[in-house]
Amino acid sequence: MAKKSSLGRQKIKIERIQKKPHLQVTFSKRRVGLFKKASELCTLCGVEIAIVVFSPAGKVYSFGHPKVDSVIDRFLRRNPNINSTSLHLVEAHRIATIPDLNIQQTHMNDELEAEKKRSETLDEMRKASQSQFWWEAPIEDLLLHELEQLKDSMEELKKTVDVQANKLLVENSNSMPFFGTNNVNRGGADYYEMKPTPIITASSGSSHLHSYGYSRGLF
Amino acid sequence: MAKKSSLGRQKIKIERIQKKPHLQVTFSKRRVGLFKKASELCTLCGVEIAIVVFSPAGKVYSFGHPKVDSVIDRFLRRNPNINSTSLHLVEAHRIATIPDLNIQQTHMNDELEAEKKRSETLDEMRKASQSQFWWEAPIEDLLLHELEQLKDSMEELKKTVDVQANKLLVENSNSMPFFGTNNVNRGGADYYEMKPTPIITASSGSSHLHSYGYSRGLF
DNA sequence: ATCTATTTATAAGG
DNA sequence: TCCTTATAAATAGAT
Repeated sequence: MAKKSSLGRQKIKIERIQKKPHLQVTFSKRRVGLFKKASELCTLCGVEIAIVVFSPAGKVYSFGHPKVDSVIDRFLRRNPNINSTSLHLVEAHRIATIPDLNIQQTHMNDELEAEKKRSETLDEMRKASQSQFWWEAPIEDLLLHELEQLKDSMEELKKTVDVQANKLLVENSNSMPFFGTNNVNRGGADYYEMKPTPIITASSGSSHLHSYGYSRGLF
Repeated sequence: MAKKSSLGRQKIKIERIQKKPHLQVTFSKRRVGLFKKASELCTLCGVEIAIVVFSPAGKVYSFGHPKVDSVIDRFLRRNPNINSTSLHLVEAHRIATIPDLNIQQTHMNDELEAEKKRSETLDEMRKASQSQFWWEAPIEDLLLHELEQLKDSMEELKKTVDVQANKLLVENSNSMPFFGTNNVNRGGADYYEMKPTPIITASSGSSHLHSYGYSRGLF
């Protein structure tokens, strides 16, 4: 009886595991543990979560509730930041070629109001016919949400493109290397919190503009 | 001394917590725990992770190593599937309010050519100034790439929206009592309908106004 | 936010 | 990968 068949769990230092096989085992165990925690958090609190992990071997593991894609999508739309840069830049680029952007935006206010009203009316209907796939959900669900986001992000979008364009101009004229931007890394990881996107105070598009002072705007 | 100052941790069932304040507390604790686990997994195994959580209150919390955006981007590139569907739908919605999509598309061909040329010119410059962050990559890289993709996906986009819209129409015409009741509604037609809106039509260049027959299709 | 008593996760070793 | 064991770590409930 005195013989311990195992030392049991030992304390480890949180640092890169060097031995490959050991790393593999630890990765597996902890990945499962992580996903389980996420799952519990979903169930307990009814929240949406997406987790994406690239294994040392390059494999992708993901967890999502209700779906990885839907959560990521929601995240991207909410943060029209760099990630979707490629998409947004192009989008903005194309938008920039559209003559009446400002009118588009104005118009969007009306649409938003209309959508809101309509959404209320349609609210009951939603629960009735639950679609199996999120992307097949009644298009209304998306539109209201999207319109809000879209309007919010429009200004951001403009800025982004403008900044990028200015960079480009600078680069073109004297091949300056890029300088770092407002990105702070805390301990190598990237934590982030964000308040709910404020709903479009109708008139104040510029209240949250962190003046980049773009002299030659695209819009 | 015999008095226990606490019962200690109690076992709980993993099910939706009903009491709001309790839920809030649990969410906070477990979110921190989850992110810590993720952080450890990163350090121990040197993997890339992104976590996105939408709180019950609608706040967004995210964790990422090395960056949320970079991981998500990597994921998206790897899974170029439905992901941006909703984005596309909305985008399409907006696009649809633009009278001369076809012209836009034609125009895009020109843009594509222009970008290509420009890209070549700038090619050497790129290597000179390697940017530290992927998302700071020269805008040209993105634009050329994206423009090509965008052009390709444009047709697909049209189809998608068209299909969705038709679905919606069918649904609506069937048995939706509420649909007729909204006075803002145009006799059961969905708001998603993409007729040219007066404001746009009126203000956009008048040379190509109503010449594109939005017969039943959206474009 | 802090404190325990307890549950849960997991390191090491088959 | 799965199992076992002993222990480290997370956390429910209360303050």
